Formats: sequence, C-alpha cells, structure tokens
Amino acid sequence: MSQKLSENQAFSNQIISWYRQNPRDLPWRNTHDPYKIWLSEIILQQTRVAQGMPYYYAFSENYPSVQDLAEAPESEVLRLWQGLGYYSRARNLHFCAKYIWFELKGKFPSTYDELIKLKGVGSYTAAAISSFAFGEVRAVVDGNVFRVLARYFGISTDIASGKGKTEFEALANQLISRDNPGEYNQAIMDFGSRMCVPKNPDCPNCPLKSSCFAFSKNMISDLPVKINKTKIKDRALNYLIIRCGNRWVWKQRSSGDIWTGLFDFPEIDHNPFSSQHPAQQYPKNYKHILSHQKLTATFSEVEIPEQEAQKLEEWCETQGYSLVEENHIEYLAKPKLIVNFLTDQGF
DNA sequence: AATTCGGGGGG
DNA sequence: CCCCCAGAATT
Repeated sequence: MSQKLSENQAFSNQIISWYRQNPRDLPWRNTHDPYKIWLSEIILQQTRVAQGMPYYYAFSENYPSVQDLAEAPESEVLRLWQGLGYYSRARNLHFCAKYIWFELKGKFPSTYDELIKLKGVGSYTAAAISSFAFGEVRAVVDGNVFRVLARYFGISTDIASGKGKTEFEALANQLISRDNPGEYNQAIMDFGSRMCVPKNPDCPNCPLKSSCFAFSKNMISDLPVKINKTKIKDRALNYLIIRCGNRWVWKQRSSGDIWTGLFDFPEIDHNPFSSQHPAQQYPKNYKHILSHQKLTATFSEVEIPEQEAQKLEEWCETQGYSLVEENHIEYLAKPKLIVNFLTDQGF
C-alpha cells in the first residue's frame, strides 16, 4: 500500500472516529428512504440545519411519501416552503416528485448518474442521496468539505472556481471510505460544521491538528480561499395595494426575477386607478436583503368603490392579477418582505 | 466563468 | 458591516 493511500485512510478513519464520538441525532439520519433523504438535502442546500429543521418536519408530515408530494398542488408546496428562500428548490422538488411518481411509476432513481439528472440535484446532492440511501461510493463536497480539506491539506485553489470544484471533488473521492461511504460523508460535514468551523475553530481540541497543514502553518484564517464577486444592487419596490371591499389585488410573480411563483402586489406605476382615487402611502419603508439585491419597499393603498368592481375585475384579467378575499390571503405563498408587512398590519 | 436565485445567524 | 450556510441553474 502506498504511503499516500495510507495517509488518506488515516484521515478518513480519524474523521469517522470523531463522528462516532460526537454524533448529532438528525431525523434524516434515521432512514434509508431516498425520498426523505432527497427532501432533507434539497431543504439544506445553502441552509443551516437549524433553519431547515422545521421545514423538514412540516414536509415530512404533510407529504410522507413521494406520492403525497406528487399529488399536492404547487400552490400548497410553495406555501409550505414560504420563508425558506431559493424558491426554485420547492418548484423543482414538486416537479421531480410528479416525474418520479407518474413517469417512473414511483421508482426512485438509485444511482449518482440518474439522480444528477433530476432538476435541482447537482453534484453535491446526487452524491449525498446515492451514498446515504444506496451506499454508493461518491464523496460529497459542500461548504464544510471545502473548508476541512483546504485547511488540512493546505489547498489554496479558489473554492468558488470550476477548477476548485474539480480539484476538491477529486480529492474527496480519494479520501472517502470504500466500506462506509455514507457515514464518511456525514462525518466530514459534521466535522466541518461543528469542529472545523469558519471562524475561531476549536483547533486545540481537534483530533487532526497534528497533521493539519493550516494549523501547523498558522493559516487557519487564510483557508479556504474563496473569491467572491457578487455585488449587491439597490432596488426599489413601490407596491400598490388595490382593495375593493374585502378583496385585494395580488400578483403572482413570474420567472426571470426574484420570488418566482410567489404572490405580492402590483407596483404603483401604470395602473388606471390611483390617479382617479386617492392613494394613501404607509409611512414605514421596508428594507430587505437578498443575496444579490438590497430591496427598499414602500406600500400604498387605494380603495376602489364597488361600482367599479367590474372594471377592476376586467383589468385584473388582462394583467393576470388575482382578486383575493382577505380570509384567503394566509394560503398564498408570499415573500418574507410581504409577510413582514402583513404582520405589521395585524394579519 | 459569471450571474442569479432567500433568508437567517454569528463575529 | 462582513461572511457563511449539507448548491444549482442559467447565461
């Protein structure tokens, strides 16, 4: 056995050894059901375990099987996802559930190569499902793995680049335990999220410190290298709430922009009503940070008399807007910004 | 390769 | 204020 191979084996053995002494009891670890594992992995993309946990329970209870999810209306799935963000995850989840149930007759894809074809399933998620549910030897590379490997092996390749992704995936697939790939994958992610954390990691108590490159070179704060280019743009949203009796005009957002499929309000420009009826603006501005946009929203309100209800209905029809009874608002999937506004109004 | 997709937590 | 989080799709 080459020295390289035995060093790799020592690394994975220590990772698994640490994991067995410090296991977290997470609900998706108590099953091999690929549906539940898939569900958990989609929820946890770019999402902390603590934030995703209540959503995992909600989806598991409302949709215990892929059939239940497949037969649910998309509006309900999006409403259940409300507040978690990256809503294409929910739409892709529902799309794939329908595909698996109705096209594949409920037979869940069971290999990395099949799983990665699913919408919303990339290299990380395909590796996670194939190893956890089916025991395939396929290493996960998430933010935790990037960090642990970059520090331990002293790799300074930009983890946000395609070169970095290729390089780290190749290394991870050399390190993964052939006997227990799923447990190794769980172990290295847990190690990264609880021991080898981004800031102020607990190096003195780390079982791998003696052979860790970054620790020995005092480069913990320099690794991993991540070159971030995203710049945040300011954006104004000036909403107009058009009310007619107890009905409000709602707009379902279309693709190609933020919050696809969710409901908010028309914006104040280009409406035939606010010029003829007094529109009242709410005093408070709402600031909301997305990953790439800094939103500032204002809300105005205009009341349309019942005599013009038919004209309003026709205008909504041409615009693709919906007149929604107040008691139905809670069932619409809405962005957090809108939920915040409604909460302030007592909804 | 660069940009676009949410929302929350921690230093 | 910054960065990060069990990333992936699109351009």
